[in-house]
Amino acid sequence: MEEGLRERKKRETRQRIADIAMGLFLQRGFDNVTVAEVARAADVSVNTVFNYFQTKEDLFLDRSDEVESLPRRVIEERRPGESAVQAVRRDFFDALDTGDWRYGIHEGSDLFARRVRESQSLSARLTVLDYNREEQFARALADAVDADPDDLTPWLVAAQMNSVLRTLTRRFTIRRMAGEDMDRVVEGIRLDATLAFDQLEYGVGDYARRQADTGTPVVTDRVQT
Amino acid sequence: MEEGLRERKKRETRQRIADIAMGLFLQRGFDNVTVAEVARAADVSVNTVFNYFQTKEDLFLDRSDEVESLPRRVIEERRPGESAVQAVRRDFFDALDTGDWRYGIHEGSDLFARRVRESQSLSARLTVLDYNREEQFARALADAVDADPDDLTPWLVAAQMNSVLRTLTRRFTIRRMAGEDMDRVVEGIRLDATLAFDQLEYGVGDYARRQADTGTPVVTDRVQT
DNA sequence: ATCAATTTTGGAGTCACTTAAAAATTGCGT
DNA sequence: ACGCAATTTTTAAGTGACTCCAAAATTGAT
Repeated sequence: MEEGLRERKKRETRQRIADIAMGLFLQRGFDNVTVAEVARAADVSVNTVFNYFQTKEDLFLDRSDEVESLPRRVIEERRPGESAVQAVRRDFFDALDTGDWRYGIHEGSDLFARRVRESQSLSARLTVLDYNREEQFARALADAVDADPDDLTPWLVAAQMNSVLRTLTRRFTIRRMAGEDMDRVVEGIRLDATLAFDQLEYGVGDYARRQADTGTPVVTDRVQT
Repeated sequence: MEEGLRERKKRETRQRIADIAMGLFLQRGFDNVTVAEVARAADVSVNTVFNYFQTKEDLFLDRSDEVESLPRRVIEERRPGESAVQAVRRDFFDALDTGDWRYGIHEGSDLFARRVRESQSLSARLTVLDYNREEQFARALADAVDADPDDLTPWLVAAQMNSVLRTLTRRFTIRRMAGEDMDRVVEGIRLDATLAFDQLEYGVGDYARRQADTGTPVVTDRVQT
């Protein structure tokens, strides 16, 4: 059953609202734009906006479902002989090479990130989004190993993998927002990612062990570069 | 300079508001209680409530600073010869033994958890709180090893340690809310925690490696129990 | 062209939260 | 005990996100 005219118009309206909203948000900041303004700019009523989007934040995160579907895709499409971590590592480096936005690492993501940072509510929403991704990882992993529904391990592995991704992305945006050159930052993230995924595979070991005698911490070469 | 009468009354008022609010929230659910009701029950004006608490959620999370100060305490007080992970592990098991609430694992935390779950805004706030804890871990670790301010490793280790704690706590509340007996759940969490902290130290390895021939995933004994 | 289903709109209301200024309370010096 | 200055509380008015409901407009099929 193909898409009727009614459905097409609905989709178009939704998209138009989201696009116009994003334009305003990026230009003036999330908190400085009211839903009423978005509605006016999109030439619809406020109620129509809320008809398509549950909250104002959803206007900003219209494409977040692509982020949430990432874990399942990566885990399911891992190659023969490839472990979960290896698959994620490969996909991450692939995004780095192609400049894909799926891990929040691409040209122009810094304005986006700045706008998020400015707004408490938006930051909170993004944080929740990250938790959802973790949950998706967990479910995908549980399926992949045919685990019991109440098996702890997939959840642990998911949380740890997601931590690595989140940390790398955050690091990218921080350096980018500090004004560093794109190529330089990407190069830096490449090194960071190698360290991070290694640590994910081999563990944090005895990081920050306090020496018995002196009280000075010993930095082991296990995790530290 | 000791506390004047004025400051004492302020503190008392604040505490009274928080206590009354928490009573109402636990009894009737966070979203079913308005700030106006809290104010009326505490016999103050709405603006007085907002004078002491920035948001409605803060009324529920009055003691959250104790959670946020936990990382620094645990890391700084780690014993001679003890690594970061070992210190956290010990502190976690200690809380388990003494029934302390600092990791959200104690009798009666299930009503609390249920009330959080019911409310989207409250869940979101808790999620942000967890991120703050992660950041505290990172800063404490960075201090502990005298790391560069832009060293990646403390952040990675912090994220992973925090992941473990969050996962264990979530698992506890899920089982508790499912009606399982307290002692039984605590016993289960003890086993879970052992697995989780081991994995944190030694890594997730090649979890969920897909076998070359069959396409069937192999569960390695490295991480899996 | 007509009718039923769907989409959009208008209007009234709730609630969290802000701002500014008046009013009440309190601590302190005399 | 009294009055003054600082602090706290309240009052009042408003903003903005979001909900609910019913009226109006649009659309697809006949």
